[in-house]
Amino acid sequence: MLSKKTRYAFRALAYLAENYGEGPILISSISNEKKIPLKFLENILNELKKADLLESKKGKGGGYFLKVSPKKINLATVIRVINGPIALLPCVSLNFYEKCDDCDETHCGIRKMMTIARDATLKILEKKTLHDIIFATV
Amino acid sequence: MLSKKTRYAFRALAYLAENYGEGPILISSISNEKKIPLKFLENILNELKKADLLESKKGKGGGYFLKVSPKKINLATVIRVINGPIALLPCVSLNFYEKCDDCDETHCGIRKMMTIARDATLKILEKKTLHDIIFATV
DNA sequence: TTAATATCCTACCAAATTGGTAGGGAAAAT
DNA sequence: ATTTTCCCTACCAATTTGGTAGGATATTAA
Repeated sequence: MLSKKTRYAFRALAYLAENYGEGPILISSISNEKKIPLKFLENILNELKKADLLESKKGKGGGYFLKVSPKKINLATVIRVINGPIALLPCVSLNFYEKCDDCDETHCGIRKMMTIARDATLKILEKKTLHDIIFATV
Repeated sequence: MLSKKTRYAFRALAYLAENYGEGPILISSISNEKKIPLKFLENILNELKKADLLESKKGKGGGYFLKVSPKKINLATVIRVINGPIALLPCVSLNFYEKCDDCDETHCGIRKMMTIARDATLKILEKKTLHDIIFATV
């Protein structure tokens, strides 16, 4: 399951996506609008900035805004930045790979199944973007 | 990611699947063979039993064994018993549903995307079984 | 050049979860 | 009655999660 932090990140990003192209948005506005604890949100947005998804501006008129269009930010990227691996096992992760001890990977059936599951999940998460979240048809 | 406990469960179940139809297997055999801490394994197997995946026999000649054929135990079931929800959000889970506060589910785009992701993942995890783990082709 | 406005950074903290261990109880077989 | 084996309850340390506190730094405006 995604952490609460990741859910906050999605809500904040969705809000910024809705206001894409309208200049910087205050952390406090997002916090109020989306009911996310201010100081917690602060470091979430900062992490997203360091991951190059957001840009920020200090001082009056400052705030956060998407660095690229909502159509170019897919859900897998967001999850990886805030939540970590998408695969169900470390030995199957593309971005957070870790070898498992006591397991011959080339013959491990568990690994093979989890790889198939990962690919199925990724196919969706890498295709869907912030834009899809906003304009999800009813 | 799946917990270490869940990975132990899969390893143990795979072992029992390999020995399906050959009578009870000792916890201690599985523990030795698969390098799983004995006491920890004890309660994993017990949970699997309570979930109706295993049967047990006490006393000499006792042990654990699969209740049904390896082809009838799919990976989603195992994950749900030991690890919990498969969906990425509680409000999207079929078996562990929880309403999210501050969110109109019928219009929530995040929810819609996570539902699609869940279905893609489940399609694999509910189709693949212990049998597939054992006989995964190279 | 000073004050105001916002983000950024470091450090801390409580509660929950994870990954176990300890020790004995209960049932079955001999 | 004894041995074998699973079953049950309780505990525990380490890690992760979900925050909070307080000030440092950059930008703007007067």
